[in-house]
Amino acid sequence: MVTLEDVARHAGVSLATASRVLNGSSRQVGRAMRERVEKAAAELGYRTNVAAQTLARGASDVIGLVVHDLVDPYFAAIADGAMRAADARGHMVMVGTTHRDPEREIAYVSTLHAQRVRAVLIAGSRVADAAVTDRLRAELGRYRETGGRVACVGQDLLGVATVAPANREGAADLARALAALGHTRFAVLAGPPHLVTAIDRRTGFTEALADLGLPEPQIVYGSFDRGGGHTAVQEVADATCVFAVNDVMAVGALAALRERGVRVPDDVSVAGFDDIATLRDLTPALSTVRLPLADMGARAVELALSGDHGDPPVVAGVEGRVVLRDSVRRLR
Amino acid sequence: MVTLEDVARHAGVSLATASRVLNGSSRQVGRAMRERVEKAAAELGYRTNVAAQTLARGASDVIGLVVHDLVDPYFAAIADGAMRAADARGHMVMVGTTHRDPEREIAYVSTLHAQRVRAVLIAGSRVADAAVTDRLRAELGRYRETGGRVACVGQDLLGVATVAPANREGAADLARALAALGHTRFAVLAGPPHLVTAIDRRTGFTEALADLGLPEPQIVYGSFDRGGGHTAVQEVADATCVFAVNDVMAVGALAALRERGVRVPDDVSVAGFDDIATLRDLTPALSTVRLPLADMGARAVELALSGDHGDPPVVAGVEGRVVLRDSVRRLR
DNA sequence: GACGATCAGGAAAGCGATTTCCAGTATGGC
DNA sequence: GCCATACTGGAAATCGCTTTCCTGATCGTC
Repeated sequence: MVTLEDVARHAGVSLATASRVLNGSSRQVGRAMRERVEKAAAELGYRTNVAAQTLARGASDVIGLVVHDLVDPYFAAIADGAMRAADARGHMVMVGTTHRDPEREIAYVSTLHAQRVRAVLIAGSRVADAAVTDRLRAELGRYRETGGRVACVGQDLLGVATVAPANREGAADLARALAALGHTRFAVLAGPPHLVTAIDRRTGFTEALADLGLPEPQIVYGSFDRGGGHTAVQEVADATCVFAVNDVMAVGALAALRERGVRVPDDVSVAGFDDIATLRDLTPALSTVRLPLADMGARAVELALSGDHGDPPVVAGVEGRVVLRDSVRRLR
Repeated sequence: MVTLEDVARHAGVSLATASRVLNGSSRQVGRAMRERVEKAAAELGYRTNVAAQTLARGASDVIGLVVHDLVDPYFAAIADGAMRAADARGHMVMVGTTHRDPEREIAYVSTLHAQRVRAVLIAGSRVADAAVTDRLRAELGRYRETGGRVACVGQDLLGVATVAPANREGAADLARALAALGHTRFAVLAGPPHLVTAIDRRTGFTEALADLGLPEPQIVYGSFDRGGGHTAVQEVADATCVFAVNDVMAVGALAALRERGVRVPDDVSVAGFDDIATLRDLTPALSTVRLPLADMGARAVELALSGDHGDPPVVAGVEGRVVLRDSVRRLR
């Protein structure tokens, strides 16, 4: 294992000089010395020991990212955006996947804290459970006290910088767009009753319908994934249009409808939320609300890294845009 | 920032004892002392400084993972499997995405080496370019010389432990299955001409056809992604069955065919490779060769972590299983 | 009851960088 | 030409933890 000291000795300079040449310092080093050190480092195949560097500097160049599930394209897209942004700033990303277990979320924050990562990004929707949210907040608080930076993608519940998609407004826009097509009898595949993202999308949708003077939609709860959509849609009684609170659920719903021989959009229209790129080739093409997921991940990195420590937490709103495709039809 | 020394002082014990209690050691500590230390740590909110620990121990608990693109569900699935396995062994995962740039792949290995990660996993297909592969191999060699462990998911080209899917055999099996349905005129959307995975799948397919005495298929090269399939399929002249060397390309092909009003499978059959879970709800359902992607990621972790350093590199073969679905039809 | 073996606790030497001083040398203004 | 000023290079302290010895005590055995 080649150390900086080996390099310094080989180049015939001091440790200090070698450090200044190789690992970025504000101090200048004369040209002759610089070249000798660089040559020595190359010859010996020196690699900085980041652990030592982190210890000495008191800060690492790693960013922690906590997501629910990388296989879910929603999180994959956010992670991708975050990693690009991190990379552009010379950071590496450590990822933890919780598979929707809030305890693991807390555990990961703790682990990332121990790693002394520069910032922690938390993506994914919170459950409206005060106790567990409080514990997460406490864990984040301890991390922030020691200089850690935190940003969140999702809801502004943690008291930290947040990239907040306009779930309510997006769902409301979608409701209005669908109503404009002539639909009046709706069903909402609403996901888990206590998941904040799901709640926001459901209420945004239903409130917009109420404002339009339309009848209340049928609400069917279920899980937040494909299976949830698949199961829930089977309980829909009579509706001309089904809104699933995310695209993956909508895909499950489409599959279930197809299995039962219900035609989309002829017999029933279907819409989702997120506009997952991987799902754009479905037939019929899914109507949805587009969220700039990769941008959201990148924004979260910027938010976490920028801003002074005492600043009040920033909330960056992100708008959704309604995209109507073949999965919905005009009525009458 | 609470240090171990603070905890030791607070508990009235030595640094050594505190270390043994809190950060796992083979040595026993008496019950009374242990409890005092644990209490002190809890009261002070102590978090191990992993950088210091890594420096002192000379090894970290982090595993590095290099993939092309997390948004590609193929890599997402592998990453997910790897992360689960890593987690089960108490490791965290640092991810780098290369977006198919071999230079970045090398750069990431270097960075991960600097991080002194316990193991590096490289997923994704290699380009048949000896120069760049040699440089990657050299970089990995330097890492391994200092005790680093490496495993690869894909081809056995790097001289390291490898999880190698049976691309040739899988493609050959698929060719035979399709031929058994009565198809004789094939086209292969072959991806990049120098990508090893693409080459293996293409040749496995064509060789099986040759063995059956069937005419040579039309080969159309292109990129390895959705766009590549979308573009390439438009050059297919006359074939009753199109094989895309991965599912994502097959999806692009399906989209292009649909746009042109070509019906699948009535006018032409389509098959892919990988069996990406996210894509299972396409219509028509895609025929493909199933690879246990998550298992492959997990296997790679095991391979990297197990085995003594002097051992010859293990190659763990992984079989693919042909899955015929609605996207292909029986001819005659 | 003595002796070697076993074991719990502590002092201190690293691990491999960064960074603060300090000293010595060039530079510039007058 | 002289003094204050800037720079460059080096010695050494430091970051927080692990681990090797070392010491003293407890234990079991003959």
